[in-house]
Amino acid sequence: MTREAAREFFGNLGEELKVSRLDDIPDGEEISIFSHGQFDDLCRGPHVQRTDQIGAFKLTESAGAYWRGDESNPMLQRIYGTAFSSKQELEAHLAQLEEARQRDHRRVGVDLELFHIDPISPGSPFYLPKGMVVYNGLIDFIRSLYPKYGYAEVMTPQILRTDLFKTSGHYELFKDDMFILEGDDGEELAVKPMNCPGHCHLFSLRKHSYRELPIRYAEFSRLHRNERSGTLTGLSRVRSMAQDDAHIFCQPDQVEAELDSFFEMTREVWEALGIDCTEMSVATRPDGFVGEVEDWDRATEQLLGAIERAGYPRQTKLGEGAFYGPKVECDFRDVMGRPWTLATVQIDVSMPARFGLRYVGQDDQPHQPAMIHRAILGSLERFMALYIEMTAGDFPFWLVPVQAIVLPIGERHLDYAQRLAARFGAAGIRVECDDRSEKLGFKIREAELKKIPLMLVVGDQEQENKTVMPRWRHGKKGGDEAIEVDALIASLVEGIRERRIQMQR
RNA sequence: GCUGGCGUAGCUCAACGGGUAGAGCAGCUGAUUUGUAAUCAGCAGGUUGCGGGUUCGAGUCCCAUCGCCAGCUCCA
Repeated sequence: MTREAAREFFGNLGEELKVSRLDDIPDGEEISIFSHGQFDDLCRGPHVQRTDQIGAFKLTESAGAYWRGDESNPMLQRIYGTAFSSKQELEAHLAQLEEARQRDHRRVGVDLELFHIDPISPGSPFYLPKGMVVYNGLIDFIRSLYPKYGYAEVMTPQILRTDLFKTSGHYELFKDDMFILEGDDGEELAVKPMNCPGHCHLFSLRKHSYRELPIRYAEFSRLHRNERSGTLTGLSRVRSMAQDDAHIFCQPDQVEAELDSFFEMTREVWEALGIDCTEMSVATRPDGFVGEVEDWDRATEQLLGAIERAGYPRQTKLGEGAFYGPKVECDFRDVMGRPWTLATVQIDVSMPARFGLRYVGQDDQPHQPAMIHRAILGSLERFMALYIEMTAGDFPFWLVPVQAIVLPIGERHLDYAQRLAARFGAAGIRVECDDRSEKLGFKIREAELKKIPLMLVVGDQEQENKTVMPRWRHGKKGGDEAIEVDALIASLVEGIRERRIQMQR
């Protein structure tokens, strides 16, 4: 159908939005109409030829969507459904969705007593003791790599005068999304939504020689952003969070090496956690950017080059960069298939100038440093959300909240069991002892459901021989070979120190 | 923030067209002393998110509000 004919056709039907849609179709592209009964649809197609080709379908969701994705446009009602050629396939699909929901971090977080999210503070998690083990474990891990990669940890204030964010440019763009407080004499303060301005301020405090560069400031402080209520999602999108954040100040010719080092460290972290990224993008210059176009272009090229050297396939997110610079985004998908950015590295073409940052070069002249933002886990909250879903709560031994549980078979083994637990605890192993008067099968079932990787069964034989019968969650089931306690402790400690993912043979 | 859906015990869910809120699991108590994924019995647990309204009577109907879920928008 020609454009004009289509315009008249839908105009007569009163389908004004479809008429408007015609203008979005570029010249030369075919304008196709599909018909079924009384229903005529503008669609690129293809459609099924006959509805009897659909064996089974189910409407799954309905939600609003802005016309052309613009918030200022009217909202349409969007209905989601899924169709299969047979009922069995539909049921299999629905069962798979249900299984995915079982891994949802919001459910697992409650089941494993990791965190709690409460209406008393929407979007701000309460960490329970076990969640805190994971949170701290991740920070400790990243922190342990900082000497190797040359980072220096700092801590900057939670609450600062908004002048700082006016300087950085964040205030103008994000004022409404910041928690603003009033200080003495009407002075305006803000709870910090990010660390970068503070790190720029730190850098500006004194003169720096080129010999000191790169300076890499790392910080794990909590950040607060007043995200719009409809965007909050479990731990994936929160108002209160922490990042394994760092900002690198270096000479312009050191940027490539810093990017390479970022990818090296990121790979080391991902390997230790047993994950890898498949979706890596460069987010390019957005509308309303600051800085010079040539700086943007050079920075974008540098990011593309670094991804290539790191050996990852890359995509482009057109116009999705930060206002201060282009960024690399490493995306992972949740159980619903939604992508979320975890690791990111960004070149800042704006803040060094805004803060008037300088270092003294070899030529004894002042120079403006290059600046890089980077996070590997990203937001710890979001990382935990995604990681819980990737592992279904089955954390690596070094990270899991409860590493081992002692299971005495009968009351007469309680004393030995408790002394055993104390020995494991003294060696730095997170251990519990199930001293309830339940049958062994029951205790094992509970320990399995709590995803405790190692069970230590003790009965007459073990007590007699001063041994334990290990039962590995991912190893052979059913005890067969009791082992000597000190040897087991030594191998566990060794595995924890090396952050081995699989501990059992 | 917007559109739609949903809020019942710690969790998962019941309760006909308005008629005294129930169960399983978890919890507590007792019995049981157990060898690799659920021992038995009893007890306790709710201002049905919060606030109004309609009605003789509201978990159920209406309004408002808070929160959650999905999508949209946004994401420093």
